[in-house]
Amino acid sequence: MKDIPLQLWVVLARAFNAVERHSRASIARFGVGTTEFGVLEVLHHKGELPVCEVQRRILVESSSTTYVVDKLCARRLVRRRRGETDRRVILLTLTSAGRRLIRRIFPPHARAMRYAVAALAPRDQARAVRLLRTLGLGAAARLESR
Amino acid sequence: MKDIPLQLWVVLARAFNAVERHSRASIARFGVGTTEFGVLEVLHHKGELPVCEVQRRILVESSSTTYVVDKLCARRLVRRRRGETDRRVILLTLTSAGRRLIRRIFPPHARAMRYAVAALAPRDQARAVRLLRTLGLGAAARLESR
DNA sequence: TGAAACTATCTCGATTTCGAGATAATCCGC
DNA sequence: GCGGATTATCTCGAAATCGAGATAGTTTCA
Repeated sequence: MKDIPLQLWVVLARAFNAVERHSRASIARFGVGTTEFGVLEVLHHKGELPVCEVQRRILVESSSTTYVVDKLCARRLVRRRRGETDRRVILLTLTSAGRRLIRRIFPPHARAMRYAVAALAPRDQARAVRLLRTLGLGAAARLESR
Repeated sequence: MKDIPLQLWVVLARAFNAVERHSRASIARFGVGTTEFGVLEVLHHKGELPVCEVQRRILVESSSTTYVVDKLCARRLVRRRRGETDRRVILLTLTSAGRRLIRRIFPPHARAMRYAVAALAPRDQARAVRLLRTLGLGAAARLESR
């Protein structure tokens, strides 16, 4: 096998899959799925955000975002609010229950991630971050121009 | 942001997502999804294989594997055959139509992957392969031991 | 040998995600 | 300030994936 791009795609998929399982396992016992966690996390770190902004960050389609936000609202973890300056947007915020939950989930999740990637020494983790950032941004840019 | 493991997880997910879109786009016009393509590809490269062996390589659960193989069999791209030495296993092979199809899909797919990862110079692609292989194997190993 | 543990595959129902398209609000160029 | 393009969100039905568990065959070893 000499085709590096194909090899890169394979190991990228495998690494993503394995690390994602660690992530899922660390949050599943709180009754929260990967995508729901993504919403809680971004709202926790950025504060109130429009749905579209959240969507961009959690890597699912808009219809799936609606679905996930519906569930979080039903569980009273997130609240919807109509935007005032731009009345197309719906702004999302954590409720206090949502804030409590994410604060409880986050520390073990960060530990799980540290453990998941510990096969790489810190220096190599930093290298991987740089390479993957370039790769991801480049691939994303090339998507649009096609 | 100083937490490298979390950063690594984010850029890994983003890179995977962006590259996967390239992959999907390159095979979707043949009416084949990512998982179906995985089955065709592995059978193309390895020849006849048991379902469980295919499953290990395409990163989905066994029930999903059954579902995907069902569809490929319905389209007469793959054939099931009962194993002889071990009668639990079902062996999968490409039909000649399946072989024809994968041979038609593969070259543009390889090109798409080359293009998708072209933001990294060949030398950095090779570095990324090494790092991701270590990361993936390490994370997978750490899954079991938990 | 025979029972218990393990492995391979499949079934079934539920969950998650997608894609196309509807609706409403905003932006832009003239 | 009008009309067409764009953007934000949501609805709906279909497709993909999962998880638990059923079934059948195999391995292990007391």
